[in-house]
Amino acid sequence: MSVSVKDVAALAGVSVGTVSNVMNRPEKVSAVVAARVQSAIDDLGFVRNDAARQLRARRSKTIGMIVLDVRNPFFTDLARAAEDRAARDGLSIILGNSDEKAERESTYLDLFEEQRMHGVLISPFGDMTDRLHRLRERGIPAVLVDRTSTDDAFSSVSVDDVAGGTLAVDHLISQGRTSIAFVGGPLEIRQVVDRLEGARVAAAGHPEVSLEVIVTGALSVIEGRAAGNAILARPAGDRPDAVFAANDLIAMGVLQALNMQGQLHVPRDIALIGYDDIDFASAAVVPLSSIRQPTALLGETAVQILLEEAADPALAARQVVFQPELVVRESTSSPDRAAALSNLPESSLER
Amino acid sequence: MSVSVKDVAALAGVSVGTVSNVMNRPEKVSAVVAARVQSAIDDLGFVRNDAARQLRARRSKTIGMIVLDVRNPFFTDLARAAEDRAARDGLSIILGNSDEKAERESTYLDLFEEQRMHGVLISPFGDMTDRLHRLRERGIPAVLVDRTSTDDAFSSVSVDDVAGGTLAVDHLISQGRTSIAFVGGPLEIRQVVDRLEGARVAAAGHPEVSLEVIVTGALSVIEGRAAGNAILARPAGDRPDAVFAANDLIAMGVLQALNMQGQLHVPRDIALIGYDDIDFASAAVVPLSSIRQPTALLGETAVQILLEEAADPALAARQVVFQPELVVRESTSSPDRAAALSNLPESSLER
DNA sequence: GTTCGACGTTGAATCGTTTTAAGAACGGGA
DNA sequence: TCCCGTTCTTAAAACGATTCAACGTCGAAC
Repeated sequence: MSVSVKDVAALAGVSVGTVSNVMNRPEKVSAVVAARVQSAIDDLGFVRNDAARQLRARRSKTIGMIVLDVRNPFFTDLARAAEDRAARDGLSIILGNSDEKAERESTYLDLFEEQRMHGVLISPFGDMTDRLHRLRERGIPAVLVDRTSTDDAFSSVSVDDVAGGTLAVDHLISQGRTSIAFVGGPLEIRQVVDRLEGARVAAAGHPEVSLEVIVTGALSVIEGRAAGNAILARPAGDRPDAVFAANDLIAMGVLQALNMQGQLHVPRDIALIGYDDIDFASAAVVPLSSIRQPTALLGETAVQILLEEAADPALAARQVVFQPELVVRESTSSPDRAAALSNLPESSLER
Repeated sequence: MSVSVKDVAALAGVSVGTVSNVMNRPEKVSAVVAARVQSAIDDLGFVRNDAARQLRARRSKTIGMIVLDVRNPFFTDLARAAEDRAARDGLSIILGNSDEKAERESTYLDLFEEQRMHGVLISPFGDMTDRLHRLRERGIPAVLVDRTSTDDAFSSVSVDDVAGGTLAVDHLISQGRTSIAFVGGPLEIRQVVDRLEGARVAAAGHPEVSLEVIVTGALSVIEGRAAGNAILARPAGDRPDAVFAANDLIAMGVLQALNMQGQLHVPRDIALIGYDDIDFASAAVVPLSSIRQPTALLGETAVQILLEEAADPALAARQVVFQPELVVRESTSSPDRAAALSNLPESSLER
């Protein structure tokens, strides 16, 4: 039923060791033998049994990756970049979705441990430090992605979210906005806290600027809409004139809520800036200003470091921090320009 | 470094066979011995080596799943449902993203074959029939998801896309629309072709109704926007009064394009209906009418069938087809109601 | 003509778990 | 006391690829 190296060896008239050499160290095998073995492999349709290979190698050729939310394009982009980088070294990536649930996160780590993964990339939600230490003792390195490590024991690759928050709010202030709402949550997510912190830093420099915080239950469009509706429900004088959303999904939700009723206009009445600069952001009804992260670079670097640590477990942990970048689009035009823009749809609707 | 059953057995003072029994057939072990073994496992922090287990079992405990696009919430929902069902039988799912590329699809199948997966769930893009036959010979069953099988050799779980297309266009016609554009592509994707076919069936019954086809390069928001802009660029008299998008991502792109310029209004000037009923659909600026598929049921059923076939390879292939359902929202209001709706934002913008 | 190294190839040992046939321990019945 | 049937437990044989020390074989060098 199943064909093994033994069968290949028999057909090619060589030993199993040679078959293995053909596949793994071709330079040790003479050309004529290699050709004979290769054609035996093809004839029999031999496919290596990865379990046996792993068992012998004592570690898998697969990297486990856990992200907070597969539905968030930021993470799929990240995963895709990681996958491409890993493929260059003949490794593959399997993607687990923690859905911002510590229990799911833990289940995936169990799985990865049973599978003796080559390494683990994790965008942690709960505190997994103990688990990760244990994995490392077992020879499975871990790199934190999109988050700086709480203890310095693990390498991490992240973007300076505090700087990103500052960038966003500085921009809002420079557009003349003074009453700013931060929308995002839950506050267990480090990225959210950092972005908020950055916002506070920016606001602190301007006494005329107020910063309020609207906490959401998750970083999703739905939660963003709920927050947007809450803002809408407030009396006109009590509304912020700018919203800094903890990520683009939240921002899109807020945008939909504000726009839907048609009472408020983005950016005329409320400026809006998101975070992550996902593809959807530029494609929104009102193109969304956002904070861009070097996503691909993040993913590649994470894998790079992971591979180095897998090769040499004694390597010291590194913290790599990239800088985010402000992307200005229509959703944060200054009030006067925004007013002009907002007239456009109205008049053209007349036809 | 690594602790094995042998270590556990030594500490517990039993043989390795007993340790294995404790984990896999607890009923064969006396309570007192089981307890002793269990505490040895805990003390040593023993974690089973899955590679060794698989090697012996000759098949993995993991199901490989290949979808067309992880960024499409329809597929992540599908995967999630499959994952939950698989977990009930102690199996896990690894998700591969073919990105509508036959080459990526093929690479994943290679990987799954090397890993001797328990089974494969695939939403095929290219023609993978030969590959799947080969997998089956190797004892790895495959179930097609969201697509009926081209040959009847493989089981499939799908939704009647022809019926869905008919449902959508019938609805548009019933709302008084007569000039309908189908937007979607590429036409290699069976779902797209079927939905189009369904649209044709519906239109055929109404001589006054015209149906044009706008082919896109992929089922994404970006491609949808491009199509929307193309429609916008046409002279006013030459535009359709309704768009049936091959999926919700396309629909959202079309919606953004039409709305952005503010010249046209959905649904007043153009009615719009999508397909899949993803969460984003109801959350769009203009809540999107759509064709809902029983996504969770689809995923669960696929796994169910896969497991049955894995248990008994002789089982005959089954084709399960679910019926889609029309979900009416604002984007397909009839022109008169739509006109009323479209006034709302205008007047309220005056404030 | 012997010695030496280089080059290919071999075969056995190994990875860690599961499984199965066989064995041990125990108690009850004759 | 002996035998037999349970009930647990054991030891050894898989699973299939990789690796490494050992073993030719051949040509070159002395």
